[in-house]
Amino acid sequence: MVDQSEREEIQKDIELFYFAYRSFTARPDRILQELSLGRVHHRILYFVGRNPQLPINELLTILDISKQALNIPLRKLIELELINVSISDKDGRVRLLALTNKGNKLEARLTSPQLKHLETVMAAVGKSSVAGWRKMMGELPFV
Amino acid sequence: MVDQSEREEIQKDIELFYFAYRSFTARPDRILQELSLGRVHHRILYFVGRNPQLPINELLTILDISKQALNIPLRKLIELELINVSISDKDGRVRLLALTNKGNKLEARLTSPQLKHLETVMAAVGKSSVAGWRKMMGELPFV
DNA sequence: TATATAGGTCAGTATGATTGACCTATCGAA
DNA sequence: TTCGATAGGTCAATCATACTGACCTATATA
Repeated sequence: MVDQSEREEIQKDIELFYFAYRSFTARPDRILQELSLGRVHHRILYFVGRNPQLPINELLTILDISKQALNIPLRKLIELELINVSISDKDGRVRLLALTNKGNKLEARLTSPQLKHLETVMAAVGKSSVAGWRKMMGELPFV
Repeated sequence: MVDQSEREEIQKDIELFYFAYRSFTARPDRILQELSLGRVHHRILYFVGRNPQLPINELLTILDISKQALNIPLRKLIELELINVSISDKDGRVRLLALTNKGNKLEARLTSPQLKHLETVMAAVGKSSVAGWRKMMGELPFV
């Protein structure tokens, strides 16, 4: 399958992955710290931003955490008027989450360093590398 | 620079990165939990494995954590006889870390699911995608 | 009407990181 | 040889973030 020198290459890829991800999350982490928020808050804002009117249950599934772990950060975001809660008219038990204008702004502020980060790297490495990166990253969760 | 539809693509890449990294760390995390160890323990074992006779100071720099945060997990690994400490003969202040045989075995056990994970994905996406992935991952920390 | 589902919340616990402070030992330069 | 810098160790207090278990309300559905 894979010979020894290839395996050594892949050893290095593990490291690559670690450092790449760490550098990728460093910038938003700094902004979050200034606001006394954590990564969970960012993730909530991000996924609610991409999926307006997201049921809480689905958010739990996406984030793969307990409802108790979601409860406090989500409550904070609602208190800060970054997230709006409404009741589904199809099922009165279901609460739907959406970003407020304020929430949208913060989400953009947190996500834009990551966008820029990726844009810069993509410009540096060229289109074909980007295509390869996407293909591989897309496959990883399904192995 | 980057137009709107491209920006939307890159939005999705942020998500891709998150899920890819999460799936990548899930397997060793499960093994670690069985052993009552955490990710820091894994990282220590990994970097000491790749860099035998690693000074503690360098390990701190690589991991980018405080010495107090390193202290307890490292002590545990030494107590478990997974890591061996020796004094540098060039500088009596410097402690050098290396894996014991036992440590080597555990490191391999933790890292091999990640190796296999990458190997499987690499086989699925092909060489040119892998090259692109590597190029992009290698650039990310230097932006 | 009974059960399942969606969600909220409290309590207790564990982990892992932080900062601050203070300690020893060693090195290297004045 | 003395002094400041460096490497490392450790204690304490604190904070953030997760967990499980338990119990609550409200709504949907069979």
